[in-house]
Amino acid sequence: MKKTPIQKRSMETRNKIVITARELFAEKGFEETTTNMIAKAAGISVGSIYSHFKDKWEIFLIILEEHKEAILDYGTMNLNRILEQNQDVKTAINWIIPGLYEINKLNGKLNHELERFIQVDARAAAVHEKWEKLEDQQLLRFLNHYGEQLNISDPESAATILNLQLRSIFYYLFNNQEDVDEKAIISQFIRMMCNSVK
Amino acid sequence: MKKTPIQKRSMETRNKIVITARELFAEKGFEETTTNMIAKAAGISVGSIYSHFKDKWEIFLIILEEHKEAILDYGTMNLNRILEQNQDVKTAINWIIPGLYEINKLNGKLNHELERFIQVDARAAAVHEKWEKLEDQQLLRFLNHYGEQLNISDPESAATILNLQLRSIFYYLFNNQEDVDEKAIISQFIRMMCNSVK
Amino acid sequence: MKKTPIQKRSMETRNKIVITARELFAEKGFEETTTNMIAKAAGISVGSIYSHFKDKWEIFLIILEEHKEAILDYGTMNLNRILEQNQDVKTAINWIIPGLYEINKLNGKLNHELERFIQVDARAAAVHEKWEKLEDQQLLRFLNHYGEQLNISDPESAATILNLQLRSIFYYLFNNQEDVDEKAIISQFIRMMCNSVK
Amino acid sequence: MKKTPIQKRSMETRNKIVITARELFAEKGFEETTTNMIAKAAGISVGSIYSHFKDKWEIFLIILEEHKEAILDYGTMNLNRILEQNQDVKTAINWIIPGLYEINKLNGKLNHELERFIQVDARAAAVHEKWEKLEDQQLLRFLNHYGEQLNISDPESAATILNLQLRSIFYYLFNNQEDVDEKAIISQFIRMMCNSVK
DNA sequence: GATGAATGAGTATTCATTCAT
DNA sequence: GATGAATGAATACTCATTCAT
Repeated sequence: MKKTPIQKRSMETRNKIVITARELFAEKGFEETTTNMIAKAAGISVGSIYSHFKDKWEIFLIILEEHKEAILDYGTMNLNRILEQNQDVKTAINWIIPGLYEINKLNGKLNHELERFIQVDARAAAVHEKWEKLEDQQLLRFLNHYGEQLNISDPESAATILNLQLRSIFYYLFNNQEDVDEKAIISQFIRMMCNSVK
Repeated sequence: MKKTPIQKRSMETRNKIVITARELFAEKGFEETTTNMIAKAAGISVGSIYSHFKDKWEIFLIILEEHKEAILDYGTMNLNRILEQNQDVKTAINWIIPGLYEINKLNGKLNHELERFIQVDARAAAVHEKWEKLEDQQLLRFLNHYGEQLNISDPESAATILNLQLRSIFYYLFNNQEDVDEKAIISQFIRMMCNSVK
Repeated sequence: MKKTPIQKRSMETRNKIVITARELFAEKGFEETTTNMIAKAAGISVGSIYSHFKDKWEIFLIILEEHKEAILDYGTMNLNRILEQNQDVKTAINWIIPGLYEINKLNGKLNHELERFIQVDARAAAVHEKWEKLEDQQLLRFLNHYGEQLNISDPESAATILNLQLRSIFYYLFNNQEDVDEKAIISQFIRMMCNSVK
Repeated sequence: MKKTPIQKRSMETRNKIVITARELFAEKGFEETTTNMIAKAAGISVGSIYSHFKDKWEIFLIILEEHKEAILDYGTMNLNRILEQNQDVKTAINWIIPGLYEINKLNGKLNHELERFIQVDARAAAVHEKWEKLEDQQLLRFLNHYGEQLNISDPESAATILNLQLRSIFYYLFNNQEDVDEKAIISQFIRMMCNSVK
C-alpha cells in the first residue's frame, strides 16, 4: 500500500482521482471505466494514478469504503436519535428510508459492482464482509429494538433480508431514474414495511 | 443467424455449449467467462461455438431466455393452481417462494449479469424489458387477487418491489450457499410477507 | 492434384463449383469469397469442394486458366482472320478491342486478383508467367505485322505495355460499370491507338 | 482520432510505424501485413500502434494520402514549369513520365491495394475519389493545353485512360523490377505517346 | 511526485481445411 | 463421392500497468 501522502499538491491529485473515479464507477461501473478515462477526466496523467494507488481495484475499494462509512454513519446517527426519542416504528421507518436512499444514490452502482467481484477477488470479499457485518449489526439494533412489534423471530435473517431489499430497490431506482416514479416506489416500500407492524 | 441444427451430433454439441456456458456464466459471470474457456470446458473447439451461435452474447441471451421462461412457467402453473383452489394467502406464499428459489438457483448470477448490460447493449435491454414485463404481470395477478388482504394501494409498485426483493434474496443465497442457512432466510422472508397480511 | 473425375454426377458437382466460384471470385475477389459461400451458392457441401480441388487456390487457378485460354483463343481467331484478310490496322483495332472487352468482362476481377498473389504464391506466379508469355506473343504477332505503320522500335516492350493498358482499362470499366460511360472510354482508347498509326 | 503527438519520442515512434508500415504494405499488400508484423519490424509494441492510429486502415490511408500528395505536387510543379516555358509536347512527355515513375516506385503497391477496397470500405472509397479527381484534373490541364496536337476529342476519357495506363505500367514495373528492363519499357511508352502527336 | 508513451498479455471472432458418418 | 459439423491457428484490437524523462 502507498503511504498516505502528506504534501498538499499530492493530496489534491489524490482527491481529484477519487472524486472523478467515484463518478465514473457509479455511472458506468468498474470494468466500463478505464484508467485512462479517469486520468483524462481528472485532468491528471495515468502514471499519477499509480503513484497514489496500487491498482484500479484499490481506488474502487477506497471509494467503496468511504461510501459505506458514510451510509453507516448516517444510519447510526439516525438510529441513535430514534432510540433516544423512543420513536414509534412507523415514524422511524418513514424517517430512515428516504434518507438512506438519498445517500445511496450518490454512489449508484458501487455496491452492485462490488458484489460482482466478491468471488473473483479476495480484497473485494474482505471489504464486502467487513461492511456487510457492520450494516447487519446496525439493522439488528433496529430490529431488536422494535422486535415485538415487527413480529420477527429470527432477527439475523431479517436484517440480512432487509439489507438486501434496501440495496436492490435503491439500485433499481438509480438505474431507472428517468422512467420510474421514485417516490411511488419508495412510499409503497415504506407502506409494505409498515404493514407488517402489529 | 444460425439455423437450428437438425443432426444429432450437432445438437449434442450445441447442448454441450449451452450447458457448459450456463455453468460458467452462472458461476463466474459473463465477462469473466471467455469463449476459450467455454470451448475447453465443453470439450469442443472455439470455432464450433461460432457455428452454433452468432456471438458470445447470443449464448448468454439464449440461456437467459430459457431460464426466464422456466421461471415464468413455474410461476404461472402455481398461480393457476392457487387461484383455482382459492387458497389462502399465507398458504400460497409458503408454496410459491421455496419453489421459485429452487428454479432460480439453477442459473445463479444470470439475472444479475443481464442487468449489468441493460444500459450498454440494446439486445440485453430488449430481453430484460420483455421478461420484466411478464414477471410483473404475473406478480400483479397475484397481488390483485389478494389485494385487500395484503393492504396494497399501488399494486404496480408493489409488484416491482416484490420482484426486486425476490431476485436480490435469491442472488444472495446463491452467492453464499456455503456460509448461510438458506432455509432460515427463506422462511424468515416468508414470515415477513405473511406478517403484512391483515 | 485430384484426378479428373469421370463419372457424371461428379462432373456436374465439379462444374457447379467452378461456375459458382467464377461468379463469386469475379464479383468479390478471392479473399472476400469464402469456401462456405461457394458451397452454399452452388448448393453443395464444403467437403465436396475438397474432393474435387486440393484447396481454394486450385479452384481459382483453374478458373483463371480457362479464362485466359478463352481470351487467347478469341485473340488468335481474330488475329488469324485479320492477317488472312490483310486488314488495315485501324479496322483491325476497331475490331479486336471491343471483343476483347466483352470476354474480359465475364471474369471481372480475376486477372487483377491473380496479380496480387504473384509474389506470395508460387503457383500463382507460374500460372501468371505462362499466360503472360502467350499473351505477349500474340500481341507481338500483331505488332510485328503492323510494325512499320505503328512506328514501333521495341515490339517486346510495346506488347507488354499494350497488354497492361488493356487489362487496366478493362478492370476499371468492370468496377465502374454503373458510373462510367463504357463506350466513351473504349472508343477514346481506340482513337488513341489509331492516332499513333502513321 | 488520436491527437498529433508533440513529444519527441512519440513522434519518432509514429514515424517508425509509418515508415515500416509503408515498406510492408508496399511490398506485401494490406491484408498480408499484420499489425504484429508492423510492430515487430518497427521494434515497437502492438499497443503503440493503436495509440498513434485508430486502426490498421488509418495507417494505410495516411501513408496513401502522403504518397498521393507527393505525386500530385510533383506533377503540378512540372506542369507549371512546362506551361510557363510553353514547352513542346514531346519534350514535356519525356520530362514528366520518368519523374512520375520514380515517385510512384516509392510506394509500390499502395495504389493497387487501395483500389481493392474501394467497393468494400467507405473510407477507401472516399480517399480514392478525392485523389482520382485531383489527378484527373491535372491530366486534363495537360491534355487541354496540348489538345490539338494530341488529336483528342474526349479529354475526360483520355485523362482517365492516361491515368490508368500510367498506374498499370508503374505497378508492373515495381513488381518486376528484377526481371524487366525498366528503361526499355518507359522509353517505349514515351515513344508510343509521342507517336500520337500530330 | 508527475508525465504520458510504451508495453504485451489477453479477447472475440473468422475461415480454410479435415474427417467421421 | 457427398455431407456438414468440427477444428484451431491466426487476426485486429484493448487496456491495466510500467518506467524513462
